[in-house]
Amino acid sequence: MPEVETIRRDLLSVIFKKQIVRVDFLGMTRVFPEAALFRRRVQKLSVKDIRRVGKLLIFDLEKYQMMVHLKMTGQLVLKTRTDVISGGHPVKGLMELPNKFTRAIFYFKSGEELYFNDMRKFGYIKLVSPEEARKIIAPYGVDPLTNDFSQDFWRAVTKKYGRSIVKHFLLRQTPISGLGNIYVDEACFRAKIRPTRLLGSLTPKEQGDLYKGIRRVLELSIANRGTSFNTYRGADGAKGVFYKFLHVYGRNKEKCRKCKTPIVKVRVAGRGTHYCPTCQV
DNA sequence: GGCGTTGTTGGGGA
DNA sequence: TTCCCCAACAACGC
Repeated sequence: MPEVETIRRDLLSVIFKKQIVRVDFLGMTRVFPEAALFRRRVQKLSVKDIRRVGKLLIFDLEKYQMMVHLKMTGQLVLKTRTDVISGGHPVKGLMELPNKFTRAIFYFKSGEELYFNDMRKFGYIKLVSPEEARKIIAPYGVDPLTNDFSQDFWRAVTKKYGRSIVKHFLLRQTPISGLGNIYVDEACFRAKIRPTRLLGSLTPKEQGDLYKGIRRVLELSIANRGTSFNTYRGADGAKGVFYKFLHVYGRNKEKCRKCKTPIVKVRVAGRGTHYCPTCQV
């Protein structure tokens, strides 16, 4: 989610109110409606806003909404006359545009080009009516960075889902949306609890610490332009550098930054799950 | 070279 | 209904 939010902000700063004149699809499998109709409909539409729901990007294009999900390996890369602003999951040595993973190219009247690259073809682009858009976003839960993510809300949902495993609960996207594998593990580290715990087993203090940990890890990552991209380039040259602050994710067998105990990796809810067996109980 | 792993999530089967 | 697993696909590390 911090990566998607960073992309949202970067794109909006450049293509706000800009008009799309053309889109090309190249081996794009998950596009709706089918390419020919999509191309016809999107022509001459302007970007009124770009929003984020969970990890889903929504481009408000007048009478249509364009929903873009990057999934595991999607990128949105913006080429202006003078600069390349990119976001998403990087692929080494393949930042020339277009490249072998470019699946869609949006051309703007003002000259910018927006590239959708997706190595594994999991991502999708859908052009839908506002009603259909509402249906798509309906299942998403509360965003942890909004005021809706209140202490009262947190107390209520942790009570309701007491029999769920923490890892599983936080990854579900409902009743809380936006947390991915990295941030769940990092939030649990900050709360000093193992992701394998049952939510209902948390003490009031642990519950409060997890609440704060979720907020803190997301805010900190956004402030650092996300974890996953090393190809990030803004006009100021800033890169996504949150990987420098990771305590457990991707650090299997490495020493805990706090206590030097080797980080442990297990499988929970089908996902690689990392924790410090000393710091986290 | 082969095998297991990878940031997501929805849909199918148990 | 609910839970679990896996496909969708390609690259990379061990």
